[in-house]
Amino acid sequence: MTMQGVSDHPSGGAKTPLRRDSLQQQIYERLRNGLVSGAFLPGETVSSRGLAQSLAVSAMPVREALTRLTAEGALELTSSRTLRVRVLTPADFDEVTTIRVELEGMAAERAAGQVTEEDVARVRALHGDLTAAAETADADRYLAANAAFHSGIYAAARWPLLLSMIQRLWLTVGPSIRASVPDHLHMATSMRFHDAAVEAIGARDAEALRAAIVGDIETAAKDIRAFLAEEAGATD
Amino acid sequence: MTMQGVSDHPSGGAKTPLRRDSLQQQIYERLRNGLVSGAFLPGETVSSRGLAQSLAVSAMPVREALTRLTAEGALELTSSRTLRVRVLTPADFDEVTTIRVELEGMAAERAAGQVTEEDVARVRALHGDLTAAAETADADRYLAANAAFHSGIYAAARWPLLLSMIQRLWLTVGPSIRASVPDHLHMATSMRFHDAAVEAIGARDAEALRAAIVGDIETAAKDIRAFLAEEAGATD
DNA sequence: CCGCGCAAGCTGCGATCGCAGATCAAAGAT
DNA sequence: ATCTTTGATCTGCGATCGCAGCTTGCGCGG
Repeated sequence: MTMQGVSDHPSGGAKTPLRRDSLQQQIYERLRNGLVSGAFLPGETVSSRGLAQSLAVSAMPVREALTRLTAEGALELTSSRTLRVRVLTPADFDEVTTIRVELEGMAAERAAGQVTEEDVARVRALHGDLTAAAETADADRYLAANAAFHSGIYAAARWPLLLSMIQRLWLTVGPSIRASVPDHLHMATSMRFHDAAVEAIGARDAEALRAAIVGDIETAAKDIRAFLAEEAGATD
Repeated sequence: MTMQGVSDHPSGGAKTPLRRDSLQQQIYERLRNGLVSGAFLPGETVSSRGLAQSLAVSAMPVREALTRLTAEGALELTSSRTLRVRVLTPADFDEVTTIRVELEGMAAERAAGQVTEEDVARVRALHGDLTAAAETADADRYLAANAAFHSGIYAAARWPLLLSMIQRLWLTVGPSIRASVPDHLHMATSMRFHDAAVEAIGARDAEALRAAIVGDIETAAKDIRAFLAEEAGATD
């Protein structure tokens, strides 16, 4: 039951059940998508056999995908040999945020320096999706669109390693963002930075783009961090 | 035959064949150690069954370790379904180097701000090892000591995620460094930066430590990049 | 003696089975 | 009724087998 809504990769066709590269790769991408898009909450338990059954494959490729996610810090292995979505402490979250500012700032700056017209058009389209999602106030849809928007910008930097490292960080913070977003619904203030980012990338203004991205990250982080601290305060 | 010299984890006892956490974790760490310490060259082919046999385990845990390394960009899958150590293009190398400067600079700066006396002592000891290795001009030993020295500094920042991201980058560049180091033997000029780093960390001087680390990275990168460009020029 | 072709051997990947721990629930003892 | 204990059933992990591609080398035809 936990895997609902993790299905749609924006690219793929409609009904394709599962087939393209290796199974474990597809499963990994699905799960990553779900982690970023809010399909999982921190602390939620995940089992390889359970996932395998709901995906109608054997436990093997699921295991390898989960192993990767665990190694990347998105999942964690409890003392009772149970796998669950990692629960970030406020300190963990601060660390991720600091690195995100550095890496995503770098990607934004570099992207602004070499965007093509196509890149700009693509980012504008993603911005449209994001705006539409924000208006419906559908948290999951908003989170997915937000991730796509940011990745769309960073992709213009054409530094695949940097992009993959950024996406790893999103993997870690995704569930915590998901947990905190229904509270404050900071979408409105966040959209201000998104608008600025679109304008900056259109103008090829590296400094403005970096500022917009960093502002977006830090503004959202402030709310999320407060949520995590409060949650950690409660005995839970 | 390819696994010679990857054996000794500095911590473990002598004869311990393989036992502690999960097998795949141990194998992963061994391989990572080997990649950073110069046991592998770019383009070198690696097979899961072959490794499994030389480690006297089944192919399963080796596969998962290799999968992880592939996902992290240390290995790559050729069109003929063969796994080999990734070959970096000069552009790849530039990307890694830029990110390294940013991340390792950040780690150095933060480390200087909160080193304990024990940290300083530990780094000094590692510096001793490194100096000794440089004097013997044993490339592999030097590379291993160099990695330990840098990690020792970054560990003082006490940001595990940052450390793991840095180590992932080392994984990627390790073999290329190994391929180029016998040429120029830049150990001498590199040791200048290492000396400066030890002094800076002792003085808790964040700016000086960052400068030493960044200088070390960029100076070495200049030589390595030239080597890669030359190698790419040759038809190979 | 040279060149083509087929088969045996590699490769990674997926499925299935078995094992050791840990949890949880139901049954038995006080 | 409450506490204890035990077994059924989870968990992740390792081993083994089978499959589909690709590479390689031996043997056959020219």
